[in-house]
Amino acid sequence: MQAFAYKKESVYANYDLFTGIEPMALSQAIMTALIEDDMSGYELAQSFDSSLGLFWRASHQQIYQELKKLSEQELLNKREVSQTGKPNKIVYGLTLLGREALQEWVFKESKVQEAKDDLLVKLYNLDAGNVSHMITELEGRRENIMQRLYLYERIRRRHYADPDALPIRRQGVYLALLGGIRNGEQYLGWCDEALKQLASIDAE
Amino acid sequence: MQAFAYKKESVYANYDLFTGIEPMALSQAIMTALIEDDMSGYELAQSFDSSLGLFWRASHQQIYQELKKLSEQELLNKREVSQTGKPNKIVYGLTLLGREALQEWVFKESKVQEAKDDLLVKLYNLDAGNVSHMITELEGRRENIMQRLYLYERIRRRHYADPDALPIRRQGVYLALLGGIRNGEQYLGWCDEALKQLASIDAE
DNA sequence: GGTATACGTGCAAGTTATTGCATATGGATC
DNA sequence: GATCCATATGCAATAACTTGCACGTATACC
Repeated sequence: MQAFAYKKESVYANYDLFTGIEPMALSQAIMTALIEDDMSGYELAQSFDSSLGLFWRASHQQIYQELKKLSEQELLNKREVSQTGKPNKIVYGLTLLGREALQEWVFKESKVQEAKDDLLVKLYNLDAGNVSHMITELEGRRENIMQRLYLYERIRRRHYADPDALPIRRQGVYLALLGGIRNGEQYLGWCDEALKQLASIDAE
Repeated sequence: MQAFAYKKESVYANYDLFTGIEPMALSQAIMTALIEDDMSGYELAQSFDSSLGLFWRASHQQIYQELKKLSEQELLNKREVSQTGKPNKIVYGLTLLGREALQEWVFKESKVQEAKDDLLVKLYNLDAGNVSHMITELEGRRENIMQRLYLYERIRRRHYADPDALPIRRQGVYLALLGGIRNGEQYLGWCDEALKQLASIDAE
């Protein structure tokens, strides 16, 4: 008779921020966004639409939940800020513990979650009846990537005109931006190649 | 007194494969993989490591569950195949309904789930103490992408030496492959740029 | 007055994906 | 004989993420 069943612990329940395995980097992305400035959840969600968020998308619900978790873990502190004409906000900042955890994290093994693009799967289904639709979709992609590249270039000219002169950390940020630019340029080139190929099929 | 509470239906519960909103394309990726050959879950998981899976990763658990769901929806049929020296396998194939659903799906709006790369977040945390670690990580990335490019090129030479001569559908597959190749080439170039920049920082 | 938008936080319920494990056959290696 | 690997399927638990909504303040526009 087994009165006390063995209670199986979650693999994640007691993972250690300093020695354990990190499940996913949203928490680190948020902490990283807070390195220079304290921010509220709302502000973070917006900055995720322009800065780090160019490489790491997160909805505001995800951000609010993560902020709550991180402040419970003492990696962030929070304070309420009264505002006039707007609702009050809760501003979060990195604690010393948080900064240490972030620096430690950098040395851990990286994870890559590769992009998933419906369009590539669709291309496996190419036939005479949907060529023109594929062309339309590709043109849409082309337009989107163009706009993104404009944005990147604006940021680059404004803040990273002379990357070698920047402090080290900003040089790292520049390299990430450069990755986005190069990736966009490549995608644009591929769109054009693909459009050319599809046009020749469509003409037949 | 409310004897019969209003039972709220899931938004997804009764979505229609032909008119509704598709949640995610794993099911379509699997169906696509089955266009030419019937396969078992195990074989699919393996083919996902070489063909479509180059652009759409899925674990075997995901695949088995999705196969079950799709065969319940009559989009796939299944049959057990006896084997000697190995366990029996369950082979799945596209039904007519499945083929139709797949063709319809191509005309729906595409979704892109952009890549999430820890390394880019890490670069935001670049400092004198971790430059050499970043270099090590980047060199690892470089090595991986090289190997992937070799694989892509092998496939290209073997099956897509003369893309214009291929049947239409294979031309689509070729374009997806080309996307992978271009993306790899770009990533490789970025790695080299970044490594150069980091080396100059490290030397200071 | 009504509606829309920006600001601001958050719950509830669902879907999607990962991790760890269970089970089983047969061949190869130590 | 024991251990490992490839084949083959699958459950259970949890984590990660999405969707829809609720609540509330203030400004602007029709």
